Amino acid sequence: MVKSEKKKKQNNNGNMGVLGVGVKKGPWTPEEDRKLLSYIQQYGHGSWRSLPAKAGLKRCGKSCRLRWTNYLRPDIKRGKFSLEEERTIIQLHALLGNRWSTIAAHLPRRTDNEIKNHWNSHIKKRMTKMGIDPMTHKPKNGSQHLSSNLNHMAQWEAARLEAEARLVQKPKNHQTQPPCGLVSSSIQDHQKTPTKVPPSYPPCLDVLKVWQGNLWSNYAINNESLQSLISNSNASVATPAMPVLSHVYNINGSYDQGPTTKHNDATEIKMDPFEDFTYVDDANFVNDDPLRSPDFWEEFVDLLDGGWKNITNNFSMITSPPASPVC
DNA sequence: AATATGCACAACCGCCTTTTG
DNA sequence: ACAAAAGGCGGTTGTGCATAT
Repeated sequence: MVKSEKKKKQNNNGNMGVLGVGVKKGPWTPEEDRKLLSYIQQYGHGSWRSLPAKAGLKRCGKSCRLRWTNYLRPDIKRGKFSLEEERTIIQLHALLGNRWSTIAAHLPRRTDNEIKNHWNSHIKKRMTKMGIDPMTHKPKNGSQHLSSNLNHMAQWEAARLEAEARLVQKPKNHQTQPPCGLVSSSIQDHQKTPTKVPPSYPPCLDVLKVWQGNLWSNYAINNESLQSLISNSNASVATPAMPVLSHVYNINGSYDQGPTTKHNDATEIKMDPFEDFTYVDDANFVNDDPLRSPDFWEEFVDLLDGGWKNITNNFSMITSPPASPVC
C-alpha cells in the first residue's frame, strides 16, 4: 500500500475513530462533559480510542482527548493572559516559531490551543499593526535600520535553528507532559495533589533566559511601553503577573527550582550564571513607548549586537560547535 | 429592530511521529 | 524491519456573542 493510501485509510477509520458511523461532532454538551470528566476521574483516560464507548459517549477518541486537554482538565487556567504571559509568548515565539505545545509547556496551566488562539487573535494583529512581522519579529518597513546588522540577525537565526535542532533531538516525551509538570493520566492524579515532575527542557532555552533577564528587561522595564505591544486592555495589566520561567534549568539541563520571580514587587529574575551580563543605555526608553520610537529598531539591533557577544559566549559553553548543530 | 461585521475561542481536520505487535 | 494503531501537533473552520451600521 502506498503511503498516501495508508494515510487516507488511517485518517478515515484508523485515527482514533475519526468519522466513525454515529460519531457526534460539534460543541460538547454539559452532559457529555460530565460523562467524560466523571469517567476520567474514576478510571483515567487510558486508551482514548476505547474511552468513548466505555464512558457512554458518541464521540471519537480524538475529540474526547481534545475536550479533556483543552477544556475539562482541572489544572487549566482560563481568562485573560497576563502581561508576563504575553511577554513570554512573544519571546518564545521569537525563539521557537509556531511550536505552540512547546510554548505552552512554559506557560503553566495554559493550553497550546489557547495560546495559539491568543496569538492569532491578539498578539499577531497588534504586531502587524505596529509594523512588526509577527513571524520574523522584525519590522516590516524597517529594513533600513536593519540592513547593516544582518550579521547579528544571522546569529539569531542560527541560535534559533540550534534550539530547534535540540528540540528535534530531545525525546518527545517532554512535550507530551501536561503544562506545569502535571501528570494527569491516571486516577491517582485526580484524587490527590498532582505530582510535580521535573520537566526536562533542553538547555537551549537558556538563550531565552538571557534574553528575558537582560535584553528584554531593558525595553520592557517600562510596562506601559510593553503594554502597547502586547495588550490594549487595562485589565491585563491589573492581572497579577505570573512568574516567567520561575523554574530555571541549569546549563547541564538539570532541573533547578532557581531564583523565584516576584514581578509584583519588582524583584527581577537573576539569571545566574549570566548575572554579569548587562546592558547600558536604557535611559532612552523610559519616557516614551520604545516600540514606537523611530530609533527603536536601530538601537534594538545595537543592543542585540552587544548582547549577542555575551549570549553566544555563554551559549558556546553549553553547546556543541557550530558544525554540529545538535547536542 | 434588523442586519452586517468582527471577535474570541472551541472544535475539527490532516499530517506527522511514536508506539506496539 | 515492517505495518498498523495510537497519540500529538499545528492550521483552519465553525459557532456564538457583541458591537456597529
